[in-house]
Amino acid sequence: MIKLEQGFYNRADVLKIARELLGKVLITKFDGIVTSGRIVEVEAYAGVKDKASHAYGGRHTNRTSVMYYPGGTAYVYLCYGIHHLFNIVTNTKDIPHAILVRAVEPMEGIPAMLERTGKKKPDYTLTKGPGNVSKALGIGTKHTGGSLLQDEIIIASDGFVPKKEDIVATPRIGVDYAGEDALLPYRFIIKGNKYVSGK
DNA sequence: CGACCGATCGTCT
DNA sequence: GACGATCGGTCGA
Repeated sequence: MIKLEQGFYNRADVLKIARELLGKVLITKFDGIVTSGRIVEVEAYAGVKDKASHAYGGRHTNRTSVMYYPGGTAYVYLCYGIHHLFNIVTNTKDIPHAILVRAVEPMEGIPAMLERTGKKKPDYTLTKGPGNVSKALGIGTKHTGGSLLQDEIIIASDGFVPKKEDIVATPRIGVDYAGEDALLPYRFIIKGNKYVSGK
């Protein structure tokens, strides 16, 4: 298991990074409890010129300021008052690119995930959808602005790389408000994986 | 199945 | 004061 370093996140091509994140392992360690899952679905948000991005047009508020941090920072925010959505900030300081992790396949610490989510059995709903990922892995808004290069939240590679033909690009979910940008193929999934959200 | 709807609150206007 | 980068339950066919 090799932790991804600054150089992975700092690059300029957010679409390339998003694609490369598929198959990587997202690991959290809170209070000695380790939970992890393989990333199977992500969405890229390409900064100031992407109408679907919180940083569109250079919007810079308290909440979104984290997006302007250097690559390798966690951006977590509350959606619909209930769900914590976990994003990975990419590119260099002041360029607000981000990648939303929408689904993982559970690996380590499944009992802890069941406890956090209140589920009885580890079925495919455990870490399907961005709200569930954060819930199962114990990620909340207090982690926004935190570094992915430390110990609490990291992303690592165990050598697994999805086959090229298994990676599919589609439009993003729930961004109809973004006009024509809602059609951009910025969502990447591992084809056939049962943890991928949607139908 | 699909459509609809309620939950619930920080953030922005 | 309105509204989400959502989820899961319910209802009807």
